[in-house]
Amino acid sequence: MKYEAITIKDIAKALGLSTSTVSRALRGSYEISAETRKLVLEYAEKLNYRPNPIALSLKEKRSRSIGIVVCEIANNFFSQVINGIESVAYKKGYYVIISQSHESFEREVANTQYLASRSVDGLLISLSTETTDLSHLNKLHDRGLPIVFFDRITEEMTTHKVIANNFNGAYQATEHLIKTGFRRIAHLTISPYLSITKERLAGYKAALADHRIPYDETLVKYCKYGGLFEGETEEAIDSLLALKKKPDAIVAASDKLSTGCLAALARRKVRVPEEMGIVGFTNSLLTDIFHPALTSVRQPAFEMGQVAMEMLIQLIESKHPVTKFETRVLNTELSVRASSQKP
Amino acid sequence: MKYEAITIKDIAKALGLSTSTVSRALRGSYEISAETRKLVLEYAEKLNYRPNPIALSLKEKRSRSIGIVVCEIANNFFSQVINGIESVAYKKGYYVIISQSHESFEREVANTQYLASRSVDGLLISLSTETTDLSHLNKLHDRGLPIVFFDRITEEMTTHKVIANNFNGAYQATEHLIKTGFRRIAHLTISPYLSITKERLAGYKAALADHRIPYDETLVKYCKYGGLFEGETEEAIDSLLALKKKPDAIVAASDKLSTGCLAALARRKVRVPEEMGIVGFTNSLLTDIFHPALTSVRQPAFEMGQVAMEMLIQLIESKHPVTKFETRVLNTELSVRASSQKP
DNA sequence: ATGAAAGCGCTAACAT
DNA sequence: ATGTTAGCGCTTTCAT
Repeated sequence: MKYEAITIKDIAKALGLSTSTVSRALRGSYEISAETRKLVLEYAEKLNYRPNPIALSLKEKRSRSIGIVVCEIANNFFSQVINGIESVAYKKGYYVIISQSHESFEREVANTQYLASRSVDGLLISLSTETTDLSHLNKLHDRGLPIVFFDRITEEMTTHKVIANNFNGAYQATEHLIKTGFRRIAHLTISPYLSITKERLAGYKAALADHRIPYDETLVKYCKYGGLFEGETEEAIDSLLALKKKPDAIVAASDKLSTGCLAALARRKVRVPEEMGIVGFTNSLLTDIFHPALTSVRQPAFEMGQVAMEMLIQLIESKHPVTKFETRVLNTELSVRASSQKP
Repeated sequence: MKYEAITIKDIAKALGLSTSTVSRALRGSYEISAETRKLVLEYAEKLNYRPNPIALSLKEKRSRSIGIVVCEIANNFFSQVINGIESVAYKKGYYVIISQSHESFEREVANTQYLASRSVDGLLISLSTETTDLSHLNKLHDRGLPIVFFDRITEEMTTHKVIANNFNGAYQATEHLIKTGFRRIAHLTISPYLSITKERLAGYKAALADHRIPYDETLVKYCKYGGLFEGETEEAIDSLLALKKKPDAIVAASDKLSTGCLAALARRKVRVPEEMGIVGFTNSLLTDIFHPALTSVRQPAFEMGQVAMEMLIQLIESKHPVTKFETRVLNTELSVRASSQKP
C-alpha cells in the first residue's frame, strides 16, 4: 500500500543508464544526446517523477522556499501582506512558509531558527512587540541568510526594509481630526519599542504641533500587545475616560486597537462620534459596516508584501553580495467616514 | 562572514571521535560510556549544535512537521482553526506549514504536492470550492500520508474528519428567524458541491419544513467562491431583491457572505432588520460593532483545529495502521443580535 | 564502547 | 556523451 516516490535511481535502473546521466537529462544538460534526453524525459513523465526537494535542499543548501514571520495571521493587515508576498512568490516559483510569533519573543526565535534550519532561502519578518534583542536574526544574517523587514522594522540591522508611511498616516489622521474640530486628541498605540509606534507617535505629535495644540503625555496610551489580549484595550480606554480632562477623539494605531476601541466605547455607551471621534489604522474591508463607519488610515498591505518579496528575491538571487540597501516607504490612504464627523 | 552551521562531523573531529559515536552520544544511546557522552553533550551545547532537520528528513522520511491547506487565511474562521492547530502542534513538538489554495483546485493540488514532497508527516485540509476530483489526495493517502479533513470534507475518503454541526447551525438560524416572525427566508451560500453547503442547506430546509413553510428554490443563491471575489455577493443580493416575491430575511452561510451581505444591503439602502433580517455564519469578533449588530452562528473554530491536530497526531504516531476512523461533530452556537429582530 | 561504511536522493567534479 | 565517485548531515547496521 505504502508505495515509495519514484527516484532518479529507479529511472536509471529501468533505462540502463547511470543516475548522473538521468540527472543531467532531466535538467536539460547540453552534453546529453537528444535521444537519451527524450528517452529519460518521457519515462520520467510517464512515471510522474518529481525531484525530492529535501534531497535538493540537503545538497544545495537552498530550497526555493522562503519563510515569513508575523505576529498573527488573524489580522487583516498581515493576511493581506502575506497575500502580496505569495502573489510574487508564486510567479517566481518560490514556496512560502508562514509562521506566527503571537507577539512572543520566544516564539519568534523558535520560528526563525526552525525556518533557517529548514534551509529557507530568505526571511521576511515583522518583529513581535516583545522583541528588543536581535541576536537571533543577526546570527542568521551574518551566516548569509537574506532577510527583509517589513512593517515593524529595526534600525539595528542593515538590509532591505519596507514600511508604510506611518508618520504621514498618523499626521493625516490627527490633522483630519483637528480640522474637523476635535481638540483633545488621544493616541492609542502599541508597544513603545516598535518602529511603527515611534513613527506614528511622531506623526501625531507633529500634527498637533503644526496646529499649535500642546502635546499631553497623558493622552497617549500604550497597549503592549496591541490589543491582542482581551482587556488591554478596555483598560486603556477606561484610563482615558477617567482623565479629568477627557479626550474628545482618539487616533488608534492598529487594526485590533481600532476595532477594540470601537467595541469598548460601545460597551461603555460612549457615542461615536458625538462624544468621541475616532480614526483608526486598519485594513479591514468592513469599515463601512462598522457602527459607526470607521474613518481609517489604510496601509498598502498587499503592495508591501509584493515589494518585500521582490526585494528578498533580489537579495537571494544576486550574484554579488548586496551592499546597497534600501528602505521603501509606501503611502497610506485616509478614508473619511462617519466616526470622525463632528456633529 | 558566511559561517556554516556546526555538524556532527565537526564535533567528531574536534573530539577525536567518529561521527557515529557522536551521533549515538547525542541521542543518549546506552552503549556509549557516560564519560564520552558527557564530553560530547557539553561540547555540542557549547557550540550550540542543532541537528539539521533536512538531513534527518532525508534519512527518516519524516519531518515532525505537518501541512495545512485552507482556502484563505484572511478569514476569521480559518485563522482561528489554524491557531487551534498550532496550539496543539506546539505542545507536541510539531511544526506547522500553512498554505492557501485561494479556492483554486490547481493551487490546492500544487500545495499538497509540495507539502508531501517536503516530507510533512501529515496533512490537515479543508477543500477548495473548486475541488471535486480527489485523486491528488487519494494518491498521497494511499502512499501512507495521514490526512485529516476539517470543515469542508469529502465522503469519498475514509479517514478522520472534524466538522461543525452545520445542519444544526443552519436549522437554528432559520428557526430563529421563523420564530421572530420572518416568513420568506432566503439562503445565501457557497458552492453546491461543498459538504458544508449541503449540510447547511439541509438544516435550512428542515427548519422550513418543520414550520410548514414551503421550500422555494429561487430563494437559495449560490456564490461559487463564497464571496471571495468582488461582485459575487452583490450579484446574488441583486437577484434576491429582483424577485417578484422578495425575501424578508437571509441566512448567510459563511463569514465573507455574511459581511458581504450586510455591506451590499447597506449600499442598496435596504434597512436591516426592518426590511431584511439577517443571520450569518461568522467567527468574526466584531459582530457587535457591525451595523446592525449581526446575529450569527459561531463555529468552534479553535477547538476544531485542536481536535483535527490531535486526530492527525494519533494517525501519525500510531504503531499499527489505523482502521477505525471517526467524524467528530462540534456544536455551533447562535448569538442573537439586532440584525434578526423583527421590529 | 567505539569505529567503518552504507545509504537516504541528488548533483557535479572528474574520469573515459 | 556517458559513467564513476564523492559528498551534503545524519543514523544505523555490522565489525571490532
